[in-house]
Amino acid sequence: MSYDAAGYPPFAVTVDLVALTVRDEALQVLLVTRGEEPFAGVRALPGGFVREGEGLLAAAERELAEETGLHAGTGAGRAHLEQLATYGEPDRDPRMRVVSVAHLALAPSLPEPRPGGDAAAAAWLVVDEALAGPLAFDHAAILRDGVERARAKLEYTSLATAFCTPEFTVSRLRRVYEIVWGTPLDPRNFHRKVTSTPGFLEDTGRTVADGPGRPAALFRAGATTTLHPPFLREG
Amino acid sequence: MSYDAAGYPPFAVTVDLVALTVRDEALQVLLVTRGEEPFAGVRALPGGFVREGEGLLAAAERELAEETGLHAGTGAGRAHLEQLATYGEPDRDPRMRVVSVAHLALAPSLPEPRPGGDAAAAAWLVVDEALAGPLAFDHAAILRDGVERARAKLEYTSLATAFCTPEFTVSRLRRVYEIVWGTPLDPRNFHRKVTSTPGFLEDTGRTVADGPGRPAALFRAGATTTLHPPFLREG
DNA sequence: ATAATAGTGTCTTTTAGACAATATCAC
DNA sequence: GTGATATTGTCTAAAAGACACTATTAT
Repeated sequence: MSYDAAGYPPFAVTVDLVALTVRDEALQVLLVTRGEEPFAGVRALPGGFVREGEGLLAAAERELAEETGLHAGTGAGRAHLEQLATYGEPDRDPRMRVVSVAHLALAPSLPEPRPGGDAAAAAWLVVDEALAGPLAFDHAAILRDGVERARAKLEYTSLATAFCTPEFTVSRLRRVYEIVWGTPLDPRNFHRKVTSTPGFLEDTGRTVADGPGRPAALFRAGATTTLHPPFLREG
Repeated sequence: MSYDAAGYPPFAVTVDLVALTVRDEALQVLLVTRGEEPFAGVRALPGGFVREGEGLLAAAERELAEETGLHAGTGAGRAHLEQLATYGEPDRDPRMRVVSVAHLALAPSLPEPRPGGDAAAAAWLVVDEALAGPLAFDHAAILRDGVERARAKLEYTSLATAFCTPEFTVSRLRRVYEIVWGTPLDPRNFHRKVTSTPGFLEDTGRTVADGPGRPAALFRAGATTTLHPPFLREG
């Protein structure tokens, strides 16, 4: 980095959030409806300016909490949060030069955001429908990148558990994979695979019955974060 | 994105480059020696301000060309270039608020940068030695992230060919894997694996002799970019 | 009993890894 | 020839995928 002493062009820096969840048997994303121009009335990813003295991840964490009440981390009431990518084409915002550091948040199914205050226009949308309609700025590309990142990371990490409540069944975890990937998986092979990967799942010793059928064992996410060997989507 | 009309804090935005190559049987990184404070005389990743009206990838491409003469893309005289991650802790630069969008560049072995002009202080360093000595700002963390990204991507993409000249032998490709991963690989199993992955390698029909031993077949990179199934570093 | 879901076992095909054997060069 | 590297082939162990079968619940 060699600085030109004084003269450097000023930028606005924002964080945008691709917040994904599995709700109602579908992959959904949190979107707000813009109240101002440009793109007034059009859906957009939630986001906002990074403040002075605030780090990028901290800004994303603040936005996440403001929109969903969730905090970063693992466990109850927490979401997985990671940096996704940065978008800075010169014309992406017609008003000024804005660089947006997009973050990816994955959370278990959440209730509809409370209608009131800042989050008035926030809602969960099925991802495919969100991508079919118009999105403000370059948010369609950002959303696509976020979904693709999530799909890819299910293959080689234990990230799918971020879409589950702290305790969950193997079926629930399988549904997450099936919904995010859009592919059916063999329940028996899936069960053998996840339970035989050391450190992936931790047995609570308890079971839950949900409708007819044998009650399922309850698991917690284990310590392992990377899967060796990975799960694969295609042969 | 909801803008606060006028008041947003101004940032400087830079691109930093983690330019990696395989030279002299080692993974090497391009570093410059800083001429000014802070960190005068300390090594740093090459980089600079993003200009007005210039995209992030374009800025990285410009920096890459300035420092190495390489352009982005595939083929002769070209390097693979992708965005790595963005670093924006408030105190990462003592002078002002700087957000750096780091990029990863992978190139075949290159000659020493010409000593003269801006690149006066640029040189290829073995990565392990670079990480052992001090690096300016948070560049040690950026370099570590870049190396880890490169190592990971060799597993599930054909990116290793970016470290090779346009035409190369299977041995050369294997040496790339061995050097980047730091693990020896069985030449026979490696050969079978890469030649049997459809679209990975394209046979030129020609061979080259290098020292004693049977001449090796010359290949080009094929059209496939993602490897299914991936190569794995560990069992 | 019947239907539904959970979980185990078994078999086949594919792939990874170890390593023998052959091919083609420099010397 | 000898030594070096390239390439093919063979064998074994591990993993993936298909699917029969048992277990435990609601109705």
